[in-house]
Amino acid sequence: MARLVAERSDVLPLLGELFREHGFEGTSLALITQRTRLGKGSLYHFFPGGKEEMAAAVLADIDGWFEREIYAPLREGEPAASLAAMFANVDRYFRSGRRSCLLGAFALGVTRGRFAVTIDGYFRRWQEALASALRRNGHSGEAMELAEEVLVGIQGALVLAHARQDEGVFQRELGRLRRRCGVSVQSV
Amino acid sequence: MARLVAERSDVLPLLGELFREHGFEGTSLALITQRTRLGKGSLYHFFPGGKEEMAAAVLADIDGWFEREIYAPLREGEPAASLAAMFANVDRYFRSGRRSCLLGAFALGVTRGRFAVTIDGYFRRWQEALASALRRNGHSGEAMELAEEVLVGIQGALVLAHARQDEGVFQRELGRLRRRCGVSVQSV
DNA sequence: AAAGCATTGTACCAATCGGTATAGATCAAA
DNA sequence: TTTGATCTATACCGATTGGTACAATGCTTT
Repeated sequence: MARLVAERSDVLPLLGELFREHGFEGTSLALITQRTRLGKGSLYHFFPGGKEEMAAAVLADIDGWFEREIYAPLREGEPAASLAAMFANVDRYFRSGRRSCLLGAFALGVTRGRFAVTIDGYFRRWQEALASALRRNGHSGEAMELAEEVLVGIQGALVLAHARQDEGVFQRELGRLRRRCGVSVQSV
Repeated sequence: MARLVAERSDVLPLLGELFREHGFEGTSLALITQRTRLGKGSLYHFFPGGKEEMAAAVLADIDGWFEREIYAPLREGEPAASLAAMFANVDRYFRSGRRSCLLGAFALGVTRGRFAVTIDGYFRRWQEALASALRRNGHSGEAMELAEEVLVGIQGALVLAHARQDEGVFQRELGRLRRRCGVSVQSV
């Protein structure tokens, strides 16, 4: 039979969008086979654990991307530059608020229980890495609190941007957060 | 047959919690009959439109509560007092972040489409009412922007509080928002 | 070219899905 | 006490659910 796409990593982004749009329980295998153009055979070949393994793989993929592109630079790179890069990457990743945060969406309902460790770690490591950069960028005392404020702002902006169907919400909030962190827009 | 609870309004809070926990697609009729102790007969008697009507009724109920307890006072009441009352009511309603915002959760996925008008109106009217109170409380120029910031902060705090399973996130964010709005904690 | 693993489509499964139909039970008003 | 509306429980419907089984095909290695 035809061997077409067939890289496990190729389908992860498609699965991610599905889970974002329909949630874990709402994403049916029928939906998945349609979108990925993969039969159940292929699907269960790549993900023997079924839907749960698919979602876990997607979350790990996302977590890995953030770790590589955002957290590590914040921890180890030049603070001002990595802070600016974070905001730019966040804006790009969430497509100015048109895309939602899968981990945030899962966190709100019972789905959180299945992936609690991943979800908690994603936000905890983000906050710690961000606080580390802020501390080295002139916010010694309130770094953890300011970092929390930034994560809250991003997640809230995603919710509100979707609710109002307005990218401006996300852009404005990113602007405010940048200012609060002392990140000039030019240095992006 | 036994006529037990049988007030349409009695089951709305139960339905609300179910939709919060499982999302619209994830909330099955089996789940609903268990939690409400109502058979399908009763359910379809109260809500001939099925699941969709149940969710719509829940959303309208929530929207009505916010309109009555929060938006109207913000628009028509004494600004400082109604602002303080808003934060207190929000804290109580969302149980310090342990409860999630159904409208925010629906907004993130495809479910938004079904209830777009309600979801958009809920946040729009909240922002406008809040801006009205802020304007009369010494934030004439940036009232709409500050109001947006408050809604973003609340929604984001709900997401993060669930993700980290930490009520402190919600409490701290409410504190920050109160300060930004010039609401003293004592005046609650 | 033969073998053997990797990949794929399809048929199938029991369970559950949202929804309908309907008969039995309860109650207020006449 | 009868009547009619309201409420409730249950059986049932076709469709879909997540998942399994397996045979057919591709590709790589020998």
